[in-house]
Parts: sequence; C-alpha cells; structure tokens
Amino acid sequence: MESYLKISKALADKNRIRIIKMLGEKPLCVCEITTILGLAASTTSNHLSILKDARLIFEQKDGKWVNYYLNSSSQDTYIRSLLPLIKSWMNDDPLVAQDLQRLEKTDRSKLCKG
Amino acid sequence: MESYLKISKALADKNRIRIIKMLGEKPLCVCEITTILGLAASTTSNHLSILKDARLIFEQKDGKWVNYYLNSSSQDTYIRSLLPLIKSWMNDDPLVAQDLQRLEKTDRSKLCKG
DNA sequence: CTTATATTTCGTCACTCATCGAAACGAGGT
DNA sequence: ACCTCGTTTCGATGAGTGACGAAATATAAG
Repeated sequence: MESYLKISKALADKNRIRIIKMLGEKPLCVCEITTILGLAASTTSNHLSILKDARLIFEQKDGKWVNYYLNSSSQDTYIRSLLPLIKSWMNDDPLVAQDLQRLEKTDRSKLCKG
Repeated sequence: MESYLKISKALADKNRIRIIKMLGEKPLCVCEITTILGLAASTTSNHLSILKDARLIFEQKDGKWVNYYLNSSSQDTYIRSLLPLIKSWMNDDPLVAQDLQRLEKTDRSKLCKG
C-alpha cells in the first residue's frame, strides 16, 4: 500500500506527467527538462526527486550533467502496469504534444547553457 | 489531461483506495463505509464526493440511504484501465484485508444504526 | 585558482487537502 | 407534527505540497 501510494501520488501531478512523457522519448538532463517545463530549476529538481523516490525514474551522472531515465524495465508490479498506460495516454494533449515537439526540434546545447 | 489528473488524484489516497476495494465487493451506504474506515461521517462523505466527481463511483438513493456503486462498466479510458488493476492490487494489504473481512462478517444493521 | 554552468538543498510563501464537529437537510417511523 | 437516523454542507484547523529565489555543492573550462 505504501509503495502504491508513493507511486500514485508521484503520477498525480501535471508537471511530473509531462516529465514522464518526455523521458519516454529519451533520457534528459535537469536543465533540458527545466527549460521545457518553464519552471525554476529547483522546482524541477524537486519533481525529479519525487519520481526517483517512487522508482519511476533513475539518474546517471555524466560529468556536469545528471541524466534521468525512465525506469521502463522496473520489476515493480505497479510501475510495470502504469508506465505503459501513461505511455499510451495523453499523446494528443496540447501541452504534452508541444513538449515532445520541442524535444525533437531542439538539442541540449540550445535548451541549456543559457 | 484534466480528466486524468482528477482520476489519478482521486486514486492517490489511502482511504479512497480502501473505499474502492470495499465497493469492489458490493455496493455500500455511507454509514457502512464510515464505520469500517473509522472516520467522521463528513470525512467519508467528502471522499465519496471526490470519487464520484472523478466518475469512479456513482450513487443511487434508496429511501433514507445513499448507496454507492463502483463504476465498473465505465467507458472512460483511464477508469477502464485502472479499476481492474486496483482490483488485483493490495489484496494482501493488512488494512484492506481487514476491511473486506469486516464487510463479509457484518451486515448493514450492525454497522450502522448506532 | 577562478569562473561558469548544472544541480541540489534550504527557507519561505501560498495554496490545497484530509480531518473534525456542528449545523442543516431528507426521508421514515411514531 | 415530532423524532430519529442517514447524509451533506459549512467553517475551522493542521498537515502536506508546489512554487520560488538564494545559497551551497559539483564539475568542467579558462
């Protein structure tokens, strides 16, 4: 129950869903996510820690950057069921579509370093 | 997105999950749910209105009582996917198991009216 | 070593939310 | 009509949360 609650609370937020949808496309660093969400870096970092705490995502350091990955191969029952559903949901949501489009059309060098 | 958020927020609460699990067994009135959850009647009523607002449950008046039903035949994408999952989850959770056991062993006349 | 960029931690604020008790409402039974 | 029981509505309250900016940390580059 505790595990379920942690995961479901993590997934019950608009900006965290946007992050999940973006990470479904490719791994991203904090500054890329921050720019696309249009939030303060500290706010993004907080959202990422909530998702990481629920084991929906994991991080991997790469020099100056911290890359975040969707935990698609998790063995957890809840995550194994929910991530594919979210992958199939909300793809025609205007905000999500715009996020993914911006991801496609821009690379890290333009999203960050400014 | 709005619909998803309403449903996922409704499902991200321990007591509302307990209600969903109980209604998975049979329809129940507010006072039955209140007694088993051990909450104030007004709190239970509030939880039920959140679940009803998300269309996860619906109500049907029966004289003095208001019976609540799980909306198992909903056509909504999110609900159609999530309700069966929740039905299969947390069945060995101590609290959920205790709730269901109390439901089995007791009837409305003993749970309410006092 | 200093600077610049990326990220996290911390303190704070506004807002939401779970909970309660009291009051109001509704429908039967006396 | 009155009383009782079930339910909802209405404040009030305390806990939790999403947001920010500033400060602290980390790593790379000059």
